[in-house]
Amino acid sequence: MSVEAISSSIDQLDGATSETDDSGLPISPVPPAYEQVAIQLQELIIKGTLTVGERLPAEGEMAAQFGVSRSTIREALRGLSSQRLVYTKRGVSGGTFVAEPSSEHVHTYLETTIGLLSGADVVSVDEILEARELFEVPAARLAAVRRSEDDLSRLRATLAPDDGTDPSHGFEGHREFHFAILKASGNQLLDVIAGPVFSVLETRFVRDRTSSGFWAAVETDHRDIFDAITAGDSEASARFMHSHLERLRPMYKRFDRAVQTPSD
Amino acid sequence: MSVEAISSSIDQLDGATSETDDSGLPISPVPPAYEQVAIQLQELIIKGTLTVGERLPAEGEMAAQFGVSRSTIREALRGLSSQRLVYTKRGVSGGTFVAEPSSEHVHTYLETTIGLLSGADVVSVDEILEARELFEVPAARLAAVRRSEDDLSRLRATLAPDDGTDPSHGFEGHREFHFAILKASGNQLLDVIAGPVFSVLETRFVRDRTSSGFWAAVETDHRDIFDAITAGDSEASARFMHSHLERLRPMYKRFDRAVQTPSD
DNA sequence: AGAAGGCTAAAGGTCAGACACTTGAGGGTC
DNA sequence: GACCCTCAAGTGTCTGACCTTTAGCCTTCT
Repeated sequence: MSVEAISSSIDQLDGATSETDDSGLPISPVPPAYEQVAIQLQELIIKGTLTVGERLPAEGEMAAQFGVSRSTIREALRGLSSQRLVYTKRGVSGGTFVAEPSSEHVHTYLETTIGLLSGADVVSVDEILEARELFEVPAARLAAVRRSEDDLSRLRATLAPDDGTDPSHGFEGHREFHFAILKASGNQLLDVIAGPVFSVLETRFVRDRTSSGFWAAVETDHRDIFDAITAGDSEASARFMHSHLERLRPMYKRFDRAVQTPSD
Repeated sequence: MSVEAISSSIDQLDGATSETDDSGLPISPVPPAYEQVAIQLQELIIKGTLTVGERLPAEGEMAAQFGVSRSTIREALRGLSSQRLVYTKRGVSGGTFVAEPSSEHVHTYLETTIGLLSGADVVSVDEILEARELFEVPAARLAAVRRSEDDLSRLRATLAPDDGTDPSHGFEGHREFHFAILKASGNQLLDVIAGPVFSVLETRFVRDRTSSGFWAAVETDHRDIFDAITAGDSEASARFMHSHLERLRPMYKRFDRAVQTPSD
C-alpha cells in the first residue's frame, strides 16, 4: 500500500488524449497536467489504494514518477487539500497524507455552497425553508426516541435560564437548540446535511434581533419540543417542531433579498 | 467591482499573525501564503465583492498585489478552482473567472464525500438508509402534488417497457426512477442532497444483479408509486415509496462490508 | 470585396533550480 | 540525566524562463 502501489498505479503523462468531449466533437482538449495528476491521485484515494493517514511520496518523488515538475505536483495537491482529501505537514516528518474524512468539513463546504446557491438565486428561500422542515421535523421525531442523557443536557443548556427572559439569549440559544436536536437525532448524515441548511438560513437571512416577544414565543416552542423529547414522545416532538418552524418561517422570508448590506 | 475593488480588499502578506489556535496556545502558526491568498479570495467571492462571471486580475497582477510570487497565486487558485469557486480559461481572452454555483458540482462533491465517510465507517449503512428514507418519502409526497408533464414523462420512461420484463432494465431503470422522483419533488435543494445519498448506496453497495424476481417486484413498486404520483395522491405516493424502500433495505445491507473487491 | 491563412500579444501552463523555513531526531556537552 | 546543537528531510516560496492556447488583426490571394 505504499509508494510502490502508487507508482504502479500512475499513468505517466505526456500527450494524453481523453475520449469524452462536451461539444460532441471527435477531438478533445487535453486537460492540464496538474488536473490529470489530481484526478489520478483522487482515484487512488477514493478506491482505497491509498489508505487514510498514509503518506504520499515526497513532492519531488511524485514529480519524477509522474514525469512532471514539482510545481505541477504542488498545484495538484493544493486542489486535493482544498477538498480535504489530503493534508500536508512541514518539517522532517512532514509530507502529504491522506486525510480522514470528517463530517465537519462537509458541514463547512455545504454551508458555503448552499449559501452561494441561494445568493445566486439558484435555490430560493422557500426551497431552503421547505428542506429544513423536511429535515428537522424527522430529526425531532428521532431525537425523542434516541436521545442520550448527554443529548438531553445539551438541549437543556440551550434553553433560556429559568424565566429570567435573558434578552441576549434569543438568537444564540435558538441556534444551539436546533443543532442539538440534529445531533440528538442520532443520524450523523442527517446532522451533517441539515446543519448547513439551517446555518445558511441563520447567517444569510436573519440579521436583526426581532422583538423580545418573538423570542419569548420561540423559547416556549423550544421548551415544548424539549419536554416532548424528554418524555420520549416522538409524535408530539415532531408536531411541536413543525409548528415551531411555521412560526419562524415569516421571519426568514421577511429578510429575503435584504442581504448584501455593504456594511460588512 | 473590478480590479480596484480587489486590490483595495487585499491584505498584503508579510508576517500575518492569526489569533485562533487549536491547541489553545497563545502562539499561532502562520498559515502558508497560498492559503492566506485563497482565503482572501474566497471571502471576496462569498461576500459578493467579486460577482459571478467576473474576471480576476491576471496571475501576474495578483502576485504583485498580494506581494507574493506567481506560483503562490497559482496554488491558491487551484484550491479555489477545485472547490468550483473559480475556473480558468487560456488564451488571450483567458483568465480566472468567478464560477457560477451549480447544483451538479454539489452533487459530485457530496457523492464523493459521503462515499468516503461511509468507506471510513464514519457513517453506517443504516444511517444512509435512514437518511434516504427521510428524503425520498417526502420527495414522493411532494412529487405527487407538483409534478409537471415533463416529470411524468420522465418517470414513465424509466419504467420497464410493457410487460416484456426486460432483464437488463432493472438496475438502470431503478436508478433513473429515483432520480426522476427527486427532480419531480420540485425542491432543488432536496434533489441535490438526496441524489448523492442515493448514488452512494447504488455505487457502493449494490454490485450484482439480484434475482429477476426481485427486479420484477421493484418494477411493481415503481408502477404503484408512478400511478399515485400521476393521480396526484400524495399520501399514497409516500406510502408506496416507504414500502418500496423497506423492500430494498435488505439488499443494501447484504452488500455492506463486501466492498473493496480489488477487481476494480 | 471577401475569404483564407498567418501574425501577434495576452494569459495561463510548465519547468528547472535555488533558497528559506519547519521540525523531529540524534548526538554531544555539562 | 537534562539540555542544547546540529543535521537532514520535506514543504514553502521565489525567480525567470519558455511553451501553449486563443482571439483579434492583418495580410494575401482569389
